[in-house]
Amino acid sequence: MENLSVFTKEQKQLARFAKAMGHPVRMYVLELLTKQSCCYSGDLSDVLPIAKSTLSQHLKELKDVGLIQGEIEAPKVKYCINPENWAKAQKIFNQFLNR
Amino acid sequence: MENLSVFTKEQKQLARFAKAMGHPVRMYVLELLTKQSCCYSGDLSDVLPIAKSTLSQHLKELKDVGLIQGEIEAPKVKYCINPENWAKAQKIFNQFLNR
DNA sequence: ATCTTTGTTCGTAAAATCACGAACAATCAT
DNA sequence: ATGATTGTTCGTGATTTTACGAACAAAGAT
Repeated sequence: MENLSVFTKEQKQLARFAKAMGHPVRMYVLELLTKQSCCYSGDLSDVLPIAKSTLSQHLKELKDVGLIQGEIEAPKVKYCINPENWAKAQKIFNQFLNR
Repeated sequence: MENLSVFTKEQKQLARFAKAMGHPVRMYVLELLTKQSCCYSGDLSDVLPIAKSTLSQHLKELKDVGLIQGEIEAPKVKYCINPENWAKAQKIFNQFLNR
């Protein structure tokens, strides 16, 4: 069903981004990263009331959909917004929301 | 976990909206309704490759989260954007995306 | 070489999502 | 009153999501 041609690529992309944003933890992470450029997974773990493994899963989802990127700074991992894809998300969300 | 105070109301609201947008069918419906003000469930059913009952569920989700509203025009149902909540969604998404 | 720190991956369980067809309800037309 | 049209609700599965702790991996410190 998912790749029948009734949906445009943009609609599917928009839905993918939206889905990734559709959880408070992931929203929190995105909002933080748009405010302060980068953060370590540990900083998030200190604040958020979830297990480290759960956080890791959420970060992976955001990474898989392309909204964030992680860079190893051993033994830590530094997470940032993925600039290209974030710009893409901004663009298509703005198009969709503000017509 | 969900209502521990680390998340702001806006983050939670944003996540709820995003979650509702996080499916191609629902995205399709929202985009259509922002373009053409209203539509009947049957119009959607003609175009979308899903069962009527499934469509009905998706529409219910959008209604529950407040993004659309349905008005009975027997025997049809006319769906429109819910203007107040759509404005709210626009506002908080714009805040979030464009900083 | 061993320990510590940091974070991911694995295995698992509970809950939610997505989808379908059948049954039902409501209204209009015959 | 019966039928036709339109959608929703119900019951049911298959899949995905969310969450946890335990085990594991990688790198720096002792």
